[in-house]
Amino acid sequence: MGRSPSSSSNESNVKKGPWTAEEDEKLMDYISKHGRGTWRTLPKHAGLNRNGKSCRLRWENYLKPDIKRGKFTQEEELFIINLHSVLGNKWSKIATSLPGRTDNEIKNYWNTTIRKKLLQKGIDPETHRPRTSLNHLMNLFPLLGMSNLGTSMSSWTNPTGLQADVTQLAKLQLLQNMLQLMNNTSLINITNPYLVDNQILNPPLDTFLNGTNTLQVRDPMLYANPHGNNIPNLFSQTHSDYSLQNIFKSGIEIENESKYQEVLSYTQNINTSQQNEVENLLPALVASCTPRTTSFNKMESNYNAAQKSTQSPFSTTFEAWEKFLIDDDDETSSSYWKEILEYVYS
DNA sequence: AATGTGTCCAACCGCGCAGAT
DNA sequence: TATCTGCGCGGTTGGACACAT
Repeated sequence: MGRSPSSSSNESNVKKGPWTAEEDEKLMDYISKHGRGTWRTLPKHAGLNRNGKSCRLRWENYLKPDIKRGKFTQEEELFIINLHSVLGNKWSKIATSLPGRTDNEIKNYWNTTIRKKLLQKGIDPETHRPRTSLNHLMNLFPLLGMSNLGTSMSSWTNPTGLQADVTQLAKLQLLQNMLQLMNNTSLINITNPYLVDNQILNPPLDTFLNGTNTLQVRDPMLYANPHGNNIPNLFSQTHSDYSLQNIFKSGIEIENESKYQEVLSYTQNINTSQQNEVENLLPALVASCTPRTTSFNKMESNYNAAQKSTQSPFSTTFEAWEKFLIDDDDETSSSYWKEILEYVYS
């Protein structure tokens, strides 16, 4: 059953490597006269000692008449970054939104240029989240390990110590929850790395990424809140279309309004489902890790209570965490949790 | 001038899917 | 239903070039 085997030439004898001008000429000439047909038979008919795949690639990526050559514009770069934040490495899908650009070209541009730019800005090109804060937090784990070592050892022989360890474990779990929550939140709210390029638009975030010591710098979650109020984004829900709208509201010159509308509606339409998809892919750090656990409700409540006072957002956030995490009865525990919190907010 | 290193990008490779048989 | 082809996709490679030492 199945199709009859192809009668094409022996593939092991076909030419590989760069195309010559003569080969290009033959391919273009054939397609202009006869159309594309099937790629498998095309090389034979066109008098080319290439396989169909190679012909297709050469045509699609180089010879096709509507291909736009030359440098990517700022506008195109923006489109790529935003679509990539939604679609990931779906280069062909991204390419369909950028007429004249091929998936291969976009992929190369991403890998050689955009990727590096994002990394330089401290943005993870895969997740579109700030790398700095996460890496910073990940450094906490050795600290936790060191701090727990003493109590862990004693707990094996001491029932009281065992209970203490359960508390430690709970706190560790909470810290892990915190990490994941911050991780998710940053995905939502600092999803547009291009903003970092615009000093006027977004100086505090840039400052944050450079590690300078200002209010906004020390509380990236607060800063990232798109509504500009003082409620920390630590507990906020998704703002799926925020980043894209913000770019265009920000005074960046847009040459092609219709193209903007096209991408805007495109990303808005697919953002929700893609967002869910992305979030589902994130591995849970712990089994029961949801943003609104009792622990976090308590934390949020503490924060909101503190928020009503006239204290600065940074100090209240810090203090709320401190109040929740630090056990007054245990000075050793208190000291390292204090240390951790100071580390998180430094 | 020679050599080393980094960057860019065209082209290749392997895989998976849809459709034909 | 199984098998095969055709095609498209994403990841990777390797050669050409630029720049540094």
